[in-house]
Amino acid sequence: MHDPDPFVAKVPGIDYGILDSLLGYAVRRAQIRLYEDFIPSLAPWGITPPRFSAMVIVSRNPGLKLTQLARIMGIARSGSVSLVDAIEALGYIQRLPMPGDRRAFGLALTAKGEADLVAISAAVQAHDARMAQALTPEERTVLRGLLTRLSEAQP
Amino acid sequence: MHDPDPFVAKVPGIDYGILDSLLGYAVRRAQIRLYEDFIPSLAPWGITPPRFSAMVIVSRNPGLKLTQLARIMGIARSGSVSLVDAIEALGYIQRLPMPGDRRAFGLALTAKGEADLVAISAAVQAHDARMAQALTPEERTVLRGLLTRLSEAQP
DNA sequence: TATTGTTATACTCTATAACTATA
DNA sequence: TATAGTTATAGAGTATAACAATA
Repeated sequence: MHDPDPFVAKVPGIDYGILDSLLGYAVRRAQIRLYEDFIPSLAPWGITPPRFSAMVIVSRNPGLKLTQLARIMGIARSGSVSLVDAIEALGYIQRLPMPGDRRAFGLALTAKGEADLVAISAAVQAHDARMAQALTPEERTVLRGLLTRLSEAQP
Repeated sequence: MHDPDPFVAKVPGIDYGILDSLLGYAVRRAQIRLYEDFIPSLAPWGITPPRFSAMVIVSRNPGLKLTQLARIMGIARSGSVSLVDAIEALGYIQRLPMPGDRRAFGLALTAKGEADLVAISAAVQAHDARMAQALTPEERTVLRGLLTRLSEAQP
């Protein structure tokens, strides 16, 4: 037998109780659905969501240290090491010596990384547009704005 | 040294490029922020987001089979086995024999599971309300609605 | 044959803690 | 002392594939 049918956010006949009233569960549902479409779309390059984020951020901000990348992405320093290792194994990123600080490296995409990022970004954009089809352009803007404010919430 | 400063969704001076225009990255940012507050809030019970979802769903729909739980949660059958194992180890869930089908089990919370779920749900609700403070009640409703439609997107 | 639960296996992502080399 | 990167280790969470028992 083979398992993974497409995700059904609300299975008919199932009582989701409190889950239906939580913002967090709504975010989780959307995340599951997005992930399900993202992975096969980017499989040709071996790119996952965190790898894509890291590539874009390094591409637009060359010279970042691993510590800075970790902070920007909200992960631990050790996480940025394995993340960069994985992208390096794909031939997309490199650690360059930092003049003036022999402890640190400046991150940069390789030529291949910059080149493939064009196609990868197009695939991500196509994926995002496919998912966003469910909403009008105005709704997409509203949704992004509300999510951004939620992600800046101070408890 | 110790790593995990609070997540900053948009670090000043950093160019996020295409990420700022993607719905998927907005969802990801919100998810990181929510997770960061969820985990310590529920640590006293050893409850994580998927464990909470499973407990609520089983509580409201007793007698579900593991296969059904997997489908509802959008995970593989083998995932529902380890998920139920983990919740069982906390003393919160049980597999009951199903009359009429000796292959299957009907899932149900234990008495302790139902009792603790009350406090757990209160903690989750407090967490969710804390995060939702960033939005007006109307905005929360709009956000939940848009996310739900996104999670039902048909590519 | 098909389904149910399970196990085996593997990979990603994440964390904490300790180490090293530099600053 | 503090910082940058790294390693060791661990635990979730997820997946695929194969298996035994049962339908």
